Amino acid sequence: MPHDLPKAYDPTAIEDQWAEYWVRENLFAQPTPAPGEPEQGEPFTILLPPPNVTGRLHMGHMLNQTEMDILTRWRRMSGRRALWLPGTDHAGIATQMMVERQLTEEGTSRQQLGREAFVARVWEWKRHYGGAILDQMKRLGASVDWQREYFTMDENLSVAVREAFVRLYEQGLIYRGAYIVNWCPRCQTAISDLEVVHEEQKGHIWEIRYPVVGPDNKDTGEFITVATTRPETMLGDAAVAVQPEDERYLHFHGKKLRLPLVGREIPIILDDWVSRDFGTGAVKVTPAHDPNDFELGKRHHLPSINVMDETAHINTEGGVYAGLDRYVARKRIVADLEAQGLLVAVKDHTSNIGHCDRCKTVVEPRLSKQWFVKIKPLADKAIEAVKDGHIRFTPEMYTKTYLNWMENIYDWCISRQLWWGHRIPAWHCGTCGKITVPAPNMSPDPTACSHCGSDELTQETDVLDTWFSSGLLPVSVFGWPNFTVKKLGAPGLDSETWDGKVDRDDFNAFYPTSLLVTGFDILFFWVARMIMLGIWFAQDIPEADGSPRTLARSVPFKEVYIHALVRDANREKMSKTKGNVIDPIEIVKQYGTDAVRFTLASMASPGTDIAFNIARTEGYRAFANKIWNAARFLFQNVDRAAEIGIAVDRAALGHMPDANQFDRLEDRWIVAELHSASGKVNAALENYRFDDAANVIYQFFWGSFCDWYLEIVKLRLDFSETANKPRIAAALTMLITVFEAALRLLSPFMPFMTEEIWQAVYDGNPPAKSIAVTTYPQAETKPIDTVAQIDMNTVQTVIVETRALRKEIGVEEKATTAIELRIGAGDRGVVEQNRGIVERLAKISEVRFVDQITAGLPLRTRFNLDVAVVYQRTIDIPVERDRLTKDVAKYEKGLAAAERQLGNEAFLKKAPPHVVEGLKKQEAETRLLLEKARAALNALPPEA
RNA sequence: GGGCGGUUAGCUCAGUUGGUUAGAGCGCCUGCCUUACAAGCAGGAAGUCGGGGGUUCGAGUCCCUCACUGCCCACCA
Repeated sequence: MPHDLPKAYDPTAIEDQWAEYWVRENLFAQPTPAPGEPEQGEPFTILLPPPNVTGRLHMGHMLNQTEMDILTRWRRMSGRRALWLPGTDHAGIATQMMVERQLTEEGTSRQQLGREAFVARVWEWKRHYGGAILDQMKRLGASVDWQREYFTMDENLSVAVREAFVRLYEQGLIYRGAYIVNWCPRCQTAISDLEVVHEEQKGHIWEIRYPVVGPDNKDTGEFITVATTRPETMLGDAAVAVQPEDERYLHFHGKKLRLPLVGREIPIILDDWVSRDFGTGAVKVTPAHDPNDFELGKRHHLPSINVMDETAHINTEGGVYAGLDRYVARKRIVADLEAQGLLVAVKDHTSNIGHCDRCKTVVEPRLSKQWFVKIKPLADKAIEAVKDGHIRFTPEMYTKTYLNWMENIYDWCISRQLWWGHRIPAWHCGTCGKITVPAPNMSPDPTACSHCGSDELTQETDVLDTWFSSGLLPVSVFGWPNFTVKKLGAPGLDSETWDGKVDRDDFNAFYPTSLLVTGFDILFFWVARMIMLGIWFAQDIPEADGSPRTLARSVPFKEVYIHALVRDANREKMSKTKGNVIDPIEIVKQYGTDAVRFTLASMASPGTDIAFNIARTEGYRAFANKIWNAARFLFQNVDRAAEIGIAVDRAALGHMPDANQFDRLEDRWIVAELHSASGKVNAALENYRFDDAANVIYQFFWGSFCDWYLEIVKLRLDFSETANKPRIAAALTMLITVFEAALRLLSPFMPFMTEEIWQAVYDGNPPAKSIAVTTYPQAETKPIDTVAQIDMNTVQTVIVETRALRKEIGVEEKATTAIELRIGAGDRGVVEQNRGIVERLAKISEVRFVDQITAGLPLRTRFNLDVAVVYQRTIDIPVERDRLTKDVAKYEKGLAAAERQLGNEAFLKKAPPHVVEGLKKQEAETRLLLEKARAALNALPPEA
């Protein structure tokens, strides 16, 4: 059967079909192991960081997925029970915004629809468009278990969210109260500290006079000048604070001020928090609109006067300013103050302004009732787990970042005033006003107030922060808390199929997960929350044998690999506004998934940002093409052999070839190279060195296999009349064996092309459904055949030096030439045995072994050999003189350095013996090379 | 205001616990359609490792310092 591979590698012709095949065949499904089932290897579990349902695939995703896919494919092929679990996040704000925008276009709004209809509408949106990013993932060949795909609002995951909430509530770790929170006036919801991005902005600081009121309620004519960056909040001022010892204000202690524009009388309070050096040393206190002022207000029992509504417009508390947007109000207030002569100064001032991470609106600190997690107890466990080494970060420096954040953590505001999300499972009593939360262990909704027994209960309208549910994923995807439900393949609860037994098989098999691969941008949002919540809830789940779970076994993952940012070729952050976003799908269409994956892998050095350079991708497409053509070469020869009745033995395929089976130098050598490469690749992947692994494979395939081995094998592929059939058969068998193993080595990096070629290698009868489920070439435990490597190196040296020499002296490309070779007795035997290789690859007609190179012949010199081309040279003497002069200088410098070192007593005494020995050897070599180079320089004919 | 990175060839980046003459890809120069591949083959040029100081027998690698640059965290009005 002919193997008809097109001449040029065309990724588009093969990739779709394999991507689809892998999904259709459920190739990467990892079923729940039944209890008692013999172990199929140690599990390797990895969770996909769930993209937002609204998401579109960007380069960051592709890097993340490529890394996870390489590791998962590698582990799977290495015998691990690999499970890569995909899903999407409901992404509260992002998704709600998306649908709201649609409604606006339709001339309606979520308010007009009402909550229920709106949520239904979002579900509908999700059903239509929600899977886009996972479809893109499928196309990229991610080897995930699609049967386990989840959505964070699936019923079983919602049960987990509710259970987590009620348990934390019962443990006293969730509370509700009125606090200053970050409020986004556009999204009209509270957001957490993490969702606020600070940005330095130029603004002003206004100095305003507040009149002092005398005992008769009349102005005394004195003033205190306060400084503020936000004059509009003065409408809600409850006091002015000064430092108690500040002599400037001593005589005002105990007096009152009249709040300008409002007329309210407010006290002067004393507090050490006030800094005398900043502004005027007098601070206006607005408890409802500033976190510091809020604390101050609590200490001094001041009223909190909220002057803004949820859209940051002034409310009725603001009197004549009511209804104005906060910035309009600011202008108006400043103007009015000026008119009344109360504005002392306007100074330039730069400050950090908080913006909503999602919509970039300036955040308004706002007093409102919210739900919080008392996070310290969870954080303590999370700190301990990392300090004790149960979770390891790569790169290591993130350990510090993580601990620093954890140790300074603030309570987590988990309530959001949205409609799309997990509604908080708490009920307010219409009679006594208290809160009722269901009991743990999946109790039903309460029907009566737990405090007064009233049945006037209404559920809290707030929903939970998206990260609350994604933070639970490591436990919830494996069935927690409702282990009685088999959920595999069924997106909702299905209690009818429950046999009544606790079923924790998934959890037992796959928790803790092995690894998390993600970007640093969600280190706190997600990674830290998973660690806290994962430990907190997993620690109560006994081990399969009933023994209690240790902290080491409670963590949600044992390793965290943090990858860098993908930037554009100029190291600029990709952003829509800059217009430098590279769409991975576009690049994939152009160069193929394999080439893009390989590019990302080869640049993914831990801790370094990736400047995505299309030139690299072009290079790796060329690499793919190279392998493609090596396959074509192989198949063409297999077919030619078949025509004259030579069958290639495929029996040995699927294993690493054993070097001892071969006696030809090139065979022993390529096997040694393959073993060496596979050892390096395995070691590199073990340490997340995707770049090293990719480079080793590239070098092996191109530098060793194609450049040398294929060229040498051609010697034996002689299909002329005198064809030596057994020799051809042996050569092809060897070739195909090495090639097949190398394909497996490459497979995790370039899954598509290797699949296509691997299937072809087996001529329609592959031993497995896919190369992805074959065995990965493992590091050889036997020592690598270094003798073959050294001998081959000698042969290569002769060839390379001859080629260089021929080029230098201007031998025409096609001409063959004789060489003279001066070489030691041992190496001479190697060259003699492989004379055919040398002759063919260096276009040599005859190798003359000599003791002394004939004077006048152009020669090249190495430590262990001299080679000269027998040819009437047309040498460019100045160029040659230049080259040799440079050589002499280089050797002189090297020799001097070596001699200096070796003459140093301290060096000889202190340096390890192998270093001293190495240097001595180098000194001897350099000395010889220097002598030879000098001689050659002297032998050069004088310039014409 | 704290903290963490980066600076190596024209470009993009590697360089393990200090150890022999610092590497790769792309680009560049020269010559080649050689029984797979011009997305190829062969040969070649190119770096005072950001500056300065120190430790050491020995520094791209460790320490100090300066410069430039990027990022994270932080409630001073």
